[in-house]
Amino acid sequence: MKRAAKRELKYEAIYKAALKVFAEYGFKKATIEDIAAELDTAKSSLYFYVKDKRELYDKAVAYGLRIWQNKVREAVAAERDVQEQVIIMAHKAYEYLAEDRHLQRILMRDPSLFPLFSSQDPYSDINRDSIAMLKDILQRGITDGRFRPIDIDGVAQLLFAFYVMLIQKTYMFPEGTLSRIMFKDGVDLILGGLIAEPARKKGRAPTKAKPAKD
Amino acid sequence: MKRAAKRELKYEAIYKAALKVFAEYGFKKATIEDIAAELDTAKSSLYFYVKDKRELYDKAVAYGLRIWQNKVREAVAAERDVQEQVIIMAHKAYEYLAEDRHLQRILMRDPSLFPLFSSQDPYSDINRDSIAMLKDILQRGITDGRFRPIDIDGVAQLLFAFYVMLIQKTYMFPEGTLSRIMFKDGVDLILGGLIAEPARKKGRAPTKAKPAKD
DNA sequence: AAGTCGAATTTATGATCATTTTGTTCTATT
DNA sequence: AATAGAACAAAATGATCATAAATTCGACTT
Repeated sequence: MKRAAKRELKYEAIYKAALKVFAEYGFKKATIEDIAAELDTAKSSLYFYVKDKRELYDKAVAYGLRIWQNKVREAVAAERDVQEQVIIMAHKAYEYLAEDRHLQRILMRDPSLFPLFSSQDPYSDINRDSIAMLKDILQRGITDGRFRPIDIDGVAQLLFAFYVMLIQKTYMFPEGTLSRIMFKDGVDLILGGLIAEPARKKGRAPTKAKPAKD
Repeated sequence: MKRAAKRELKYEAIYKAALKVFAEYGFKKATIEDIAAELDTAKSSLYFYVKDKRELYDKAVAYGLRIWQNKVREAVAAERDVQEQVIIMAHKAYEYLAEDRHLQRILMRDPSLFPLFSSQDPYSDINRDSIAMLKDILQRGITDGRFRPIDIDGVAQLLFAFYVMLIQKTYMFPEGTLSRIMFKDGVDLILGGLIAEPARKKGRAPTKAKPAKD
């Protein structure tokens, strides 16, 4: 194996260990020694790879977020129909955190990592890519006449903000199952607002009225 | 003037003074003495009306929120058409804070007063009324066949959460004018998803694509 | 030379306590 | 019922110090 590839693996191992320990104790309580122990190495060795504790945290989280993003990208790439792509993208992105417990726990501990406001987003570069992905889909849907001719930039921002809100509601500040219903209703409503007239009937059936407690 | 009415006025004066001082200094830095000075009275006198500093803060904020809500209620009541009511409600609620600088500043200082998550909402009783107002409109729209038969509870929760998010984006964590565009796009998109087929053409024209920076 | 380690050093953190500010209560007064 | 001044109690603030953790360094290994 090549030097560079080996190095990559080492970094991945470090980030994974860091994610695990930070998930368990949070940034403050987790020590470099905890992470070194997880890797069966001396704490000073970690400083060969990262500048300091903060950088280790930042890079590890970025690594986790990229994996999340790539899963969504793959799922979307496997689908042809734009309308379905919107649905797949929404669902895959939304459901992923249920699988990645470490990342979920880290976000729960530190919601500022995935904030509603891009101006305070430490990973705006990553999320910009996600918004670009969404814009591509919207653009294609409009070009193909499947979606109404909306303001792509504005709507993409809006939908992303909406999505972040639901991620927060579901995983970061969970309060019952209401948010899952809201996600469903939200996808329906927005898809309904997105789709151009002729294709309307293809949309999901609206949810039947159910009593919902707050 | 009656006893009770006079007392009401006194409370209003106290709450207004409190809102002003808390807006200027925040809960921590504002002192009871500051508020007493604003009212030209001794700080000990305030304890005749409220239990302690915290209660004064809570009650004053509740007073401010109720005024906001009533302005919206009045505006909605003045309109007949359900579709217009949705638009009026959204706009009035959204624009109000631009006028009430004190309340805006207090919310900015302390975003937990108007949170995205109802489980941590200190004023859930007030906001429950707002959601009920919205539900009434949706219900009527559906009954009249103007709106699609959606899940009223879920959608009302959703729209309220969506609205709170935009209030936060615009007034509590402002970052340029993007959020106003998002509000416009959001109202359009959701109205589009809400309206039943035949009435579709009455909806607002979609925003034309404009380049938007983040 | 890239990578690891143990010991040494610097930096952050938490506990304690004296001091001062501020919140709250009490009592007299109108 | 309502207000105010003085007295009191509680909480915030800031200084000091002990401890634990972060970071650096030079020697050692592969």
